[in-house]
Amino acid sequence: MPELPEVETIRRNLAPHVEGRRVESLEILDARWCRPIAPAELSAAVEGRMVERLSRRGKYLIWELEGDVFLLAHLRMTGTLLLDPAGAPPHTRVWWRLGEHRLAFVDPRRFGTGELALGPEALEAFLARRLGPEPFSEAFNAASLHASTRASRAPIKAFLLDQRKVAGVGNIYADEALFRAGVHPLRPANRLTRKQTEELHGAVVASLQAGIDAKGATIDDFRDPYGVQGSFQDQFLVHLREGEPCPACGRAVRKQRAAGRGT
DNA sequence: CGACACTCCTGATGGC
DNA sequence: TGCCATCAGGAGTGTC
Repeated sequence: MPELPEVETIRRNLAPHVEGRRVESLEILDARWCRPIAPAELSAAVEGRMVERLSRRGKYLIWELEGDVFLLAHLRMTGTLLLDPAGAPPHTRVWWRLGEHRLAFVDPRRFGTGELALGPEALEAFLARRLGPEPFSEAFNAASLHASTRASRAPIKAFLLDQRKVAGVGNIYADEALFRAGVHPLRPANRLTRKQTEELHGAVVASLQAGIDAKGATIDDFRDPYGVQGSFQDQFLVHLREGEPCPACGRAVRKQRAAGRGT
């Protein structure tokens, strides 16, 4: 499941190939991808525009196009972006054509989305409505995390998965960060001590950075734009390690549910 | 505010 | 071997 490190891995690989190029065509094969906007309408808004920058916010990949048009792609559960794949991969939902490159949005479960923001204000409104602070920005720090946890009695795992509390953390990195910080996933957010929120802040940042350094985690679907798997799954401390010895105490890792997710 | 159910979707898995 | 039910989950919405 692509989370911040996986989307960042895609962005880094893709940016040099798409920035400065023109989106000659955007062929949307699955109307669900951009619903409720009609595929023709979205394509028309994008086609012919230069890609000024490929950026990321949380788990959104943002195509910053000339004329202040922004295309926000979200991979959700099973989305991948493949650059110049051989032939047409199964479950291709969208094709970009940029110069000599073709790019496929492949998504077996069809949860992935493409949305449009016209103008910087619309982009800002779109993001502000959905996302909290970016984990690597100054806006996310020990003090701000501590302050925002005060307002929530939800289990800290649910808190971390809430994109409005901190952007980009999903199930993998929530598990890894909580373990690193030594905080129980079901502990109410407002009952973490200052020391614990400080630990957790560091653990969230460190886990995400380790994920980026490992070029993402591949559980089953994730590939970078060249089709290469990430390696962070080899460094999981607890995620998907049910029954294996705990790296800290040696007892078997137990799996339970928190916030409706395997934990 | 939060818990929970439901929706979207389909490949993988497990039971028989 | 084959069939079927169940599960997985990111995000949005709605109910209580």
